[in-house]
Formats: sequence, structure tokens, C-alpha cells
Amino acid sequence: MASLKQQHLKDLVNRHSFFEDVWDVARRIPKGRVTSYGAIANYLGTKMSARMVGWAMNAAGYVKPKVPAHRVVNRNGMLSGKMHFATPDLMQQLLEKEKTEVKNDKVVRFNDIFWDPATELIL
DNA sequence: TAACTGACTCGGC
DNA sequence: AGCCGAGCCAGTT
Repeated sequence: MASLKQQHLKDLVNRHSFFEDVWDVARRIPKGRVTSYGAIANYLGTKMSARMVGWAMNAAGYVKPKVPAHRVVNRNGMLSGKMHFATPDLMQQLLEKEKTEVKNDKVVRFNDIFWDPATELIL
């Protein structure tokens, strides 16, 4: 039996499709590639709602299928959301496990592995 | 109920 | 080059 908190979050999921869209895009990020909050927001047509993308990531841990929130960083390639994972180093560990180099909380060669849904996700 | 707070970004100074 | 304000909008206080 699901806890009240889980049920509540589930209700939120059903109510706000924007979040689902965010997660849907995030799930399409190829392994070893990364994108930014702004890029996802821009792809969804709400360019100025990058903060909401971050908010969606905050709730991403409670939804299935799993959302690779660690592949979403800020525009500079910095792991700004690392503090929100189970442990501060989990985000970096997950990225390194996919061969994504991280140095000083920043994705190395960010521009080369940056994945922009607006230009690379063809529907 | 109003005010504050962000896993953000951009533009202006 | 770095700091500040605005716009986004759901959740929290």
C-alpha cells in the first residue's frame, strides 16, 4: 500500500502534465550525454520556465520509469543539483559510470556531449 | 491568504 | 567580468 506522500505525489503527477513532459524528454537523453534545464524548458515551449524543470527533477525520484536526473545540469555544465540526490556525490558517480567526465562539479567537454532536445530530438 | 523560495537563464549595467 | 533584477510557477510557511 502506497504511503500518503507517494499517493499525493502521484496525484500531482496526473495533474501537471508539464512535469510529465519534462520527465519524458529527460528519459530520452542518450547515455553519456547531458542537457540543461533551459534546453528542456525551451523544447517544451516555455523557455522561461527553466526553474520548473529543476522542480520537476526534484520530484523525478518518485516517478517511474526512472528519470536520469543526473544527465540534466545547468547551462554551464555544472552539477547544480547534486545536493538533491541521496548523497552529494551520487550525481557525479552516476555520470562517471556512463563515461561522462566530471571535474570540480562540472561536466568536462560539456559542449561536445551536450544534447539539445530542440535540435536532436526529432519527433 | 500573502509572501517567500528555488536542481534556471537572460539581459542590462 | 561580476552583480542585480525579472520572469517562470508550484510548494511551503
